[in-house]
Amino acid sequence: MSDTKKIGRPRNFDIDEALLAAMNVFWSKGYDGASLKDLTKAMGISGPSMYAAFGDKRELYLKTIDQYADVDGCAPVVAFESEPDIEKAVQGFLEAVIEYSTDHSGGTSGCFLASCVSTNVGEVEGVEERMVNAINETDNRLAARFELEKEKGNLPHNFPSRERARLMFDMRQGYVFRGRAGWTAETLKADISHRVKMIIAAPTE
Amino acid sequence: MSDTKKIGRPRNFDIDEALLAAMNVFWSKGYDGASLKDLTKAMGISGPSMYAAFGDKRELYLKTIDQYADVDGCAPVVAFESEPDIEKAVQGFLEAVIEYSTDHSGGTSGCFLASCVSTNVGEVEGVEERMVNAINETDNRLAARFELEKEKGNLPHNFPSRERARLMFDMRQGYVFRGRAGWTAETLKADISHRVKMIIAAPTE
DNA sequence: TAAGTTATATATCAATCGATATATAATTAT
DNA sequence: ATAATTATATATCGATTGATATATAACTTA
Repeated sequence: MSDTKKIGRPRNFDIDEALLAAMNVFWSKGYDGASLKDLTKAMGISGPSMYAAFGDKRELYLKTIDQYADVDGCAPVVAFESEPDIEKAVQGFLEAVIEYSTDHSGGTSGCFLASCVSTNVGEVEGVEERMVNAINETDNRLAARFELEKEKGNLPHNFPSRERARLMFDMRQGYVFRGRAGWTAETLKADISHRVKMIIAAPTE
Repeated sequence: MSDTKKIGRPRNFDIDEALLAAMNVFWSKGYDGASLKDLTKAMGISGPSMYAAFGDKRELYLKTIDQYADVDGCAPVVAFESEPDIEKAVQGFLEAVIEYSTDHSGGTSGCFLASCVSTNVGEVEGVEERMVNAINETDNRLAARFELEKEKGNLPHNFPSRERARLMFDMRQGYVFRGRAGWTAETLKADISHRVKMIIAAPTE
């Protein structure tokens, strides 16, 4: 059998596109607010197809959260990691957060984790673990980049990497909350340069 | 008729206590995740009693949001406004936020607005307006206190009140998100003094 | 004591929910 | 051409949902 030949009826939808459509439904309506009807309609498939490909509603939900963590939630961190100049990197991170939480292609706003997924802590198994992992991974990656800059001599040796990483993340939470409430990217970007300076500033003691 | 005499069968539950119980259910399970059964059980009343006193599920929800905005969500702002020393006021605000989002008496965590209510933006009428109002009112009150301190000469005349108010609020969003994810008050408080200094710092240009 | 008013208890409603059963379809292998 | 395998369409399920109908209860007023 060649790589592409597979016995049985071929699936007639794209798994990744369907998952993305499901994520947008969950992001707009929340886990409990999204019905199977909403999901299957957006995904363009029937119920049994959805169950076969993704499992039950909760398993599908967890898969959308994982996808979000790997793509949307990740993009600002990647922007931060990939820009060589640390000041521009910080700015890139904040701008990327603002961009996706105010003008997401799926018509959603804010952050999927902060605005929807956090509702389910303690109620939907698997959610709290993913939230904790997302926070820790983001904190770690942001701090790691600062540590790298310290090693290169671009930041003072007593620069509090983890503290500033957490500060960046918390600023992110403010942006995505305002984004969910309808604030525009322009308004949110107004004080970015000042915030960048605060994040980058050498410690005062 | 005296002040306390009222014809008809007397209500046998306390409106405010019932509303508080309902808020805790919504805060734990979200609007869609909370059933009438959950609500009436926690409130200790029957369905018709709930409808008579509070209206339908959505109206009850909006009342719990308003109550939250007036009490829990308000407490840190009141702490900030009532402390004469501006530095201690900022610290008091951040500590109060951390306290209620990590150890709420109802067993909930995080912020009701950020963790639950934001899920319903665009889905439950009345929600977005309340979120926008809550953000604006908090920004305004925080900024007003800074303006007052400028007038007293305790802060530089070029102190960016609104910008720092927004910064405080956004730091708040980080704290409540981490609180929802299970972080402890102790961990969250670790870098408060540095953050206070950032908030209070004179502008660098 | 009876009427009027308001509250509560219980039963019930139509609709929707998440998930599965069953039948049919589309492919590859033999 | 048939069997095996996998996917999809449609119908159906038991349970739950938000909300209301009906009966009863608890009060004040006349």
